[in-house]
Amino acid sequence: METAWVDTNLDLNIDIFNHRNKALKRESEGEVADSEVKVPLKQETGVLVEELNRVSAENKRLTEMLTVVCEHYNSLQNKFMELVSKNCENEAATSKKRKAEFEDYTNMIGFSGNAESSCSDEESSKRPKESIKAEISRVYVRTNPSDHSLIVRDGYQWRKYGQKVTRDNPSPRAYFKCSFAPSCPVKKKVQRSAEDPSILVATYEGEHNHAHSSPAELSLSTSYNPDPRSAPVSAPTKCSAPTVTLELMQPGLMGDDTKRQVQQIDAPGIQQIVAQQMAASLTRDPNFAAALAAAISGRVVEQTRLEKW
DNA sequence: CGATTTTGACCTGCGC
DNA sequence: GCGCAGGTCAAAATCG
Repeated sequence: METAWVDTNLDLNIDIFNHRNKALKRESEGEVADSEVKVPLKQETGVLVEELNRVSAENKRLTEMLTVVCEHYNSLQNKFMELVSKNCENEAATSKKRKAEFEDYTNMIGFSGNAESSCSDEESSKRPKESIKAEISRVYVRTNPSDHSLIVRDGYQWRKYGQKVTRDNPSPRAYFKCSFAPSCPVKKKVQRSAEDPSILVATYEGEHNHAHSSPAELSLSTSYNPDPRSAPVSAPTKCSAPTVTLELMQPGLMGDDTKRQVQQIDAPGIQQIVAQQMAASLTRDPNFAAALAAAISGRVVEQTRLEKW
């Protein structure tokens, strides 16, 4: 069913460059044929303008696709939050085992810390130390198993100040301090899960006393980040089928104020603005463009979905 | 050359 | 008091 596929190859600038290169090559080689001399320069320009228009249209269409994806994500998140609140109401009736499973699940997809403290007083009484101390939240991030770095990109700037191998886990634990503001007391511990080495467990202590360092990174981060020093240019070259992980609005990754703001954002207009900003940041991100191009050219995306979008 | 990471040494809290 | 484990410090190394 080859005809079912649309030609979704992202030519982007490639054709333009080819055009230019060919023209330059011809010029440099001095092999300008008589017939080519007759080709008016305007026609060449027209072709380029046409190409540019086509690429712009492509870009616009991708932006629209991303907007729709973001909107879908937001609606899914709202539904999930409804489920979370419903589950909290019924919590007294549920068994402890189910509760633990639920919390594991919420942690796994990024809802932790506040979510559990807000709906369970029992939990806070179980862990008096944590509730008395600075706020502690835990975030689970799935990474490429071949990626051995302990980097969890959450949009803040972190300075590593130590690493230690703990008794209960063969993989080392890295200690980070927030380096965006010198007075910021927030610390972060990152360690691979003992059960599943592909999962990074990031434990955050304290609250940021400054604005977010990079809002774009908060809403989007690539899952491959072997070295923060090479970020954000490091394209996902380690894997033949690169993936982009959207860590969209993970409450565990945000400061408390940010979390509250995100929870309050329900108005469709604001959602639209947020979606537009996300789309804008995505289209600016070379990693995302590369991943998207690879995914589409590899024909991973189903034709039916493309037609919907 | 400044910022960041690495890594061994040191400190601290806790259980025995 | 001792030993252990987790957490932090700081000098050296590394990177851009």
